[in-house]
Amino acid sequence: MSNMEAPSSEPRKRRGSDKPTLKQVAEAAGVSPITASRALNTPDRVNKETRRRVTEAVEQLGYVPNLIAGSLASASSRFIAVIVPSLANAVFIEVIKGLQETFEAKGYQILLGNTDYDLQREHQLIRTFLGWSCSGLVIAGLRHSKACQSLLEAWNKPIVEIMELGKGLDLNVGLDHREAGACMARHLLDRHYRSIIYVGACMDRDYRASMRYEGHKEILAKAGLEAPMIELDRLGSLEAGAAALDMVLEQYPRTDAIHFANDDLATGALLHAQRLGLGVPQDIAIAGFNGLPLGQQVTPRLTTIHSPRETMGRLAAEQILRRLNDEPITEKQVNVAFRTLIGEST
Amino acid sequence: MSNMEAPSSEPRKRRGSDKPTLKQVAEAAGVSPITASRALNTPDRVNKETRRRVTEAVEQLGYVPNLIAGSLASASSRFIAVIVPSLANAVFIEVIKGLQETFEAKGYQILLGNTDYDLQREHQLIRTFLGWSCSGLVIAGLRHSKACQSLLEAWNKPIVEIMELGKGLDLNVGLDHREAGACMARHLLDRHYRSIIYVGACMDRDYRASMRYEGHKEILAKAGLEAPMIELDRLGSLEAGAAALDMVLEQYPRTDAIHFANDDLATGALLHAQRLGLGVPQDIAIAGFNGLPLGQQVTPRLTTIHSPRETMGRLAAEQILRRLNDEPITEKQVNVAFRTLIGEST
DNA sequence: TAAAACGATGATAGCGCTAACATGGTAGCG
DNA sequence: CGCTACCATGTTAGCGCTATCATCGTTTTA
Repeated sequence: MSNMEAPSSEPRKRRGSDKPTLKQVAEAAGVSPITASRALNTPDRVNKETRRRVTEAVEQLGYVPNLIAGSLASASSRFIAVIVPSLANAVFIEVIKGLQETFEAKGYQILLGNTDYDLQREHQLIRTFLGWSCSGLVIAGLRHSKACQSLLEAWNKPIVEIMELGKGLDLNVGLDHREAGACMARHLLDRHYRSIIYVGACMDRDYRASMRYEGHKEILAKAGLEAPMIELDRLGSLEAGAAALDMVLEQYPRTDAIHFANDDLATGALLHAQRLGLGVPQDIAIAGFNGLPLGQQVTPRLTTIHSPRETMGRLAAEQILRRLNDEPITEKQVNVAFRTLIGEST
Repeated sequence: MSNMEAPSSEPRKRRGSDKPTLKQVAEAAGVSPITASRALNTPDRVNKETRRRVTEAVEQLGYVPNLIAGSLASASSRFIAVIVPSLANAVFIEVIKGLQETFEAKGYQILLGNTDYDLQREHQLIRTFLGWSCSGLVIAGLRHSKACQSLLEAWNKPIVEIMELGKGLDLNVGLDHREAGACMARHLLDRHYRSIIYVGACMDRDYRASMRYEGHKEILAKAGLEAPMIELDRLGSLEAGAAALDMVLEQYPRTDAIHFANDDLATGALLHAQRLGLGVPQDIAIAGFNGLPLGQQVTPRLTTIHSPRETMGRLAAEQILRRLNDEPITEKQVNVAFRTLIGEST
């Protein structure tokens, strides 16, 4: 063996991927690592020529910054935790869309968590997300488990609780569900309906629907009317709405109007009524909540209350960004207005 | 000053959050940090009593593991990058749902990216996600920019390209769009429609719709028929479908069937036809693609092709997980079957 | 009974990056 | 010319965790 290698008793190295590191970029550019770092992160603090050499080295080596290392060193990731109770519901999807667009434009990455309406799961998710050193948190709802509550109180980063209004942990963007329910009840009374049923779905989980019911009930009570309620054991869908209509017709045959907890249910009932040959609103009036496009395309158009979901997401994101940029927050609580859409279904 | 402090020339410390670290947990439990780490990550490699002491210390201190530090040290995060072209489309939402559920159950966190059908944006997102040391990637579509392609080829982690079938980078889960389009065209011919229009929306971006059109055209050609096509300049929505129907009636008054690129358009047209007093399918037949619940609730029910979206997400996730667990992959390409739903609209 | 195997724990040395401080050069100013 | 101000860059020292190897007693194997 003429070409014997040295015994190589190097202190065994660690795995370490073979990908190029900042150090290598720096060497290739003939600068120190920290200068290379600055050239990439705060370009205007670096001489133009140096910057050029660094970016060139980056290109040439195909360097991709290790964001994990960067986050560890700077003790801050550009993650925003977003926690919603469901992905099956178009409402949350649109909120997420508003969040995503606003945050993405500012270079933040959303970490999406889905609790499936389970507070234990919510706690678990929050623990994990805190572990990722998120810069902020957007969470649906004001009700959390005790452990969760104290975890978040001790966390000194911006938090926005969305969807509903009330006293929360930090910031709050939402709408007044009680008032929305009341609003629709008033409309139904104005139209001279008197036997009005409220139909909800899993209202222990979707407790905002029960807040709307409270508003509804209050208005009917003022008019001296009962406010019977039917609760389905599955979440909103067209099918469930159709089934609900059957239940109402059977249990309360004299009903002249149904106030549904959401548009999916209401639209399902509306289409089902047509299949049954019932006139809407002559035989039965139908109202919903959310203002989904679907309900506005059926004939008759659904009377409903439009909640500005994407806007809510955008506003929530803007609140967080304001905090992160140390800009003043004028209102810790933002009441997004809803809009009553009067269709021909009532 | 009786109580003067020492001059304290400590080597100035770094910011460092005040949150408890593993080291502190270890001290509280009377073990070394590495043992504490093991107690949390690989509990069965630690004595039961030791484990108890560690978990107790964790509880007591309110310790939340710093996942960023862990990922850096172990050179692997439990992130999965998911890249889709749009969040406005229910199809991708359902795919994401399937992915999310499967990955979440195994302790992986999804990083969601939205390209808005922009290949530049896609490349950018991928660079960022690689920087987060993702364990895998799920991406919609087989068409990527050149730079993107080579970036991914050099990346030695599992990749699944979804939605369509074809030769890809690594794994592939999707359906045969050409065949789906052909399938629907055959159905329309079987029903003796002969003046059939295809209506698409932004088919340069939603190029899978144009693959379906290819299949459609081929079948009509075999029957000796023209296959005129109308392309809308906005993506699918109920409103766009209604508008499309008007365009078809104006430009091709003798049309007896419309094959829409998706259910949103088709349902919009169907509802609009009813508003116009047109009989479906007597005056005009309408077919869609996707099999969204919406189309199955209208009367007449929409004839369409059901794509198993959530399943696709689940299968894609399972492929990735199999790779990550070093389990054998039997098929690198998975053809998810579509199902033809014959409604009364054709 | 010696050797090998194993189970539980620890010491050491980074992972790749950036905060904090330090340095040296150039400009501005009276 | 001495002073401060500032710009561009470098040196040092970690961020909080885990891979790797080492240690030491106990158990199994031949």
